[in-house]
Amino acid sequence: MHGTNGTDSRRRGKNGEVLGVSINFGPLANWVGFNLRMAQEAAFQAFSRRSQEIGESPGRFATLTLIARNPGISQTELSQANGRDKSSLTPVVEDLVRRGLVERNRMDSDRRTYRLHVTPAGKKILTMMTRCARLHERNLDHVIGARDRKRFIQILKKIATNID
Amino acid sequence: MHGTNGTDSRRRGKNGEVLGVSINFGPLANWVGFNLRMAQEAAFQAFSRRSQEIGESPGRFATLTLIARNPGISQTELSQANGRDKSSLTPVVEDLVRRGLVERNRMDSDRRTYRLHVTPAGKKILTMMTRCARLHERNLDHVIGARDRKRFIQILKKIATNID
DNA sequence: AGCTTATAGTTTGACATCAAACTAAATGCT
DNA sequence: AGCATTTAGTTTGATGTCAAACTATAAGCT
Repeated sequence: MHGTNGTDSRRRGKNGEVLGVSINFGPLANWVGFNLRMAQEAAFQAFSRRSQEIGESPGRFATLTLIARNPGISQTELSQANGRDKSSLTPVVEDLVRRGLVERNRMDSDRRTYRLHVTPAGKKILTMMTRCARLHERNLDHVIGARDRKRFIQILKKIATNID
Repeated sequence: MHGTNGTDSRRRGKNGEVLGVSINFGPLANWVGFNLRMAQEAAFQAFSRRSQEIGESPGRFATLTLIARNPGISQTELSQANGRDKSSLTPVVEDLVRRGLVERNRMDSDRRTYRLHVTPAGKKILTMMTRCARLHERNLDHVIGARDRKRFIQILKKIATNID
């Protein structure tokens, strides 16, 4: 039979003959939205694997950094800085508190809001996470190239803040 | 207990409200991974809103385009081109078939694999979706700037293909 | 003070996604 | 031929996310 094996990504006709055509992306190839998603997905997967090595969820990282850098931040402020809905944060903060990495106190002047702080134990974990993230960043830098890095980040920031 | 003493680095009024909305992002500010996620999230949300206007899910768009551009593509090839796991595709293709936008036939030479085609009805929907996506792209282009666009996409592609 | 509106955080329900286990079909080996 | 391995697609279970409904507090008005 016409051998079809997994290392051959070429398209084949109805009788299995090689067409020699790879995937046609059409307009997707030149569109920012699609390529942004593909890049983010690939980078996230790579970081996910790295995080697993130190037994952490990739999502914890930005959260813990933001609390450490902004002691007393509220959950709503945190969710905005982190680009996630506040309701997504509830189980994350719960987990960080349960593990003793974050402390959570009601504010005296407004009993609705919490103020978050990273504990010493949390700082230790954060140091490990940061080291892990730096390796990931070095990897990304290598792919992007030093020359374009700064401009690339600027553009990402512009998209995040100016879209819509 | 931390309470309301000097563990909060941010300036607050006498009732505790934050005066300056000045989040300190620490190392996140200069890291590609974080900014990539924030940009992708913002762009996706914007496209999501736009898709809703024509009553479509944003995820359907790339899928339908890829089928249209690669008639007879299999679900596994499609999932790879689309950067998603093949199992994520099952309900999507099911939905497209149910709505008569995509046709799905077993391949003669390999009864395991399907060959996907966009129907005339699917092509009509795709035209609408493409128009919608073009508006979104124009918006993104405006934010990015014509000068950097090409290079920016090149970098995104490099990340998607070369990471890890 | 009393009523109305706004805000911080949680709960709930709906999705999208991945990874692993699974089924059915094809291929390879002997 | 017979059995092991690989492959295409589905199912299942876990996770992360959003949006809307909810609670409890707080702030604004009159």
